[in-house]
Amino acid sequence: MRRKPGAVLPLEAAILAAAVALSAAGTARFHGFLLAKHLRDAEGAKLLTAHGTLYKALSRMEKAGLLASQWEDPDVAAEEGRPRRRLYEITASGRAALARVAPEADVALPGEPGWSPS
Amino acid sequence: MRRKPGAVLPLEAAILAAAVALSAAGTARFHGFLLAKHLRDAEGAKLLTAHGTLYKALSRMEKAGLLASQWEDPDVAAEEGRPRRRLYEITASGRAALARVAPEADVALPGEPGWSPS
DNA sequence: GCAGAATAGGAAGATATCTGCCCATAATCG
DNA sequence: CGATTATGGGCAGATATCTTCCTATTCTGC
Repeated sequence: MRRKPGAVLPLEAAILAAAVALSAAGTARFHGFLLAKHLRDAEGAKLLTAHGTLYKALSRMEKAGLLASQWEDPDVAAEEGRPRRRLYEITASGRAALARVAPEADVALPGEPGWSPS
Repeated sequence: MRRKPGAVLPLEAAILAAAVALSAAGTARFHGFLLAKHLRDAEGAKLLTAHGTLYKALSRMEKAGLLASQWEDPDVAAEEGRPRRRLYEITASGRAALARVAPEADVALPGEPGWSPS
């Protein structure tokens, strides 16, 4: 679907909300799979089915500046015997976008109490 | 199925034969996935369906000394953007076992012309 | 208001390896 | 020779990410 510049889609809002929730729970950086599980059983469910959809949304959101990512150290992944992860982090711009579309979400914005530099 | 000590099963023989073929073609070290493809469309087909079966056979054969393996450098895998591989190599004992069960296979044994230290 | 363009979402599969579960089969023991 | 026991092979799924193809929706321009 064609998209109005600056618009945040439901899936993207859910991702941002999950990112904020994880961040508040002490997990500032998350990977796609973790997010998928989080969205699957925590959030309203129903959103997000195929993994491809999520990964596409993530890279789209990174391109838009809502998220920032970096690859996990391959040696760490090797030691733990699993594929390596791409670690995402919500940006200030991402928090702002969430606050804009979901004011009820508990988003701490830059300058507000509870905010800390990412 | 319970197994007579020293026996080589059809799947194992096929793996050894494929290993020898790959080795002769210049690929001394191979990984499970490559082997799976090789067995799927080259060898008689029909053998080997599920991947789990193959990986179990490989580790079993390594334990038996027919194969030797080592993990690929995680950084190489990371650079190529794929999961890392476990690289297998046929041992002299593996070549001998193949020659024992399939004399028609073109196995170069230690000491025979065509043999080179692995 | 409708047609056309652009893009999001879903399905499926590639890339690799490994684990658990179940059943069928083969070897051994009595 | 029959019962027991070990184990191999298939199925399914976990772990992660990404790509391609197709369909559905939405935005924009006329």
